[in-house]
Amino acid sequence: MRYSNATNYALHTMVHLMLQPRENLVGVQELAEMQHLSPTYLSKILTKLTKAGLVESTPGAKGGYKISRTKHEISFLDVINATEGDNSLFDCSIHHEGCLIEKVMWQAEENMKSELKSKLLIDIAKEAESKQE
Amino acid sequence: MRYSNATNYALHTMVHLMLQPRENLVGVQELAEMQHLSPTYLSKILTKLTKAGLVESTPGAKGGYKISRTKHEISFLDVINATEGDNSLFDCSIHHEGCLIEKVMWQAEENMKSELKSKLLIDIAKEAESKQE
DNA sequence: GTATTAGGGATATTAGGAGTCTCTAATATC
DNA sequence: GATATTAGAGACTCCTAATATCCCTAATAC
Ligand code: SF4
Ligand code: SF4
Repeated sequence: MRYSNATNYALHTMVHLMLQPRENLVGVQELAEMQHLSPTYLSKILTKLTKAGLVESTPGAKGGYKISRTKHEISFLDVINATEGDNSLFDCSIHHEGCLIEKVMWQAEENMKSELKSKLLIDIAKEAESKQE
Repeated sequence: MRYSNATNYALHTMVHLMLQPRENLVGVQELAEMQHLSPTYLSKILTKLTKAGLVESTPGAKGGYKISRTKHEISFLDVINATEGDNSLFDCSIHHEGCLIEKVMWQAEENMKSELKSKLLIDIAKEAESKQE
């Protein structure tokens, strides 16, 4: 069990967009080069991010992507849910009444997700930026 | 990203073995029937549990499996690690010095695993047993 | 109109999970 | 010792999801 590569790419893309000057549009071309990916592949991921409302896209010449207006509220969990979906890690599909196994597994997953929810991308982006200077 | 079915089967198998009378051996046949699985398939999973030291196997006629002597220390995490391996959920394979993304992801995963480590199978088994009576 | 860009859909390709089959090794029982 | 029973190893098939490419369409700037 592992997070998909797409999640990794999505996180890097989001951080990059976070650090753009106000309203600046970045094309998938540039975002793909930055991560050594094919533009068409990254495009699929960006579409997911767009549908999740994390980025906003502008088609046409001089178009591209910019971070959503909710910039300061976007958490790691938001990005992960956009790429991985938000299904449960453990799902036995039977769901016996009051199952204790599910209870433990779900609580554990909840602990992970609450941590991912509490970490905002903007903070990591700012911190990474200040480190480089 | 989802836990494999094997993990589910492993957990149920472990709980079942936990509730056996002292030193009682249970064959893969019975364990498989209980979960409506093919014995050969479950056998693979049991071998993993054996190698992880969670159960002890006895070959030959009247052989089978019993829970390990460490019965009262076995956590959910032990079982999951036996079936899923203990790799990190997030691994970008580059590992930049002081990477902040990894730091967040690893901390979140740690939160999940520490919960899974704190939950002992024996407690869930006992509780489930008492519920049925 | 033309160049540029996002987005959708179809289609490979690959990797791993899920599951079966067969053979071997160990042990109890007779 | 012969036989039945059981764990365990290995090769194999099957299926699904992730990864990735290609091509076409729609929107926009110029
Ligand atoms: S006991 Fe829980 S985990 Fe097991 S089959 Fe029932 S619902 Fe699923
Ligand atoms: S910044 Fe972190 S997550 Fe990104 S490539 Fe470097 S080590 Fe990996």
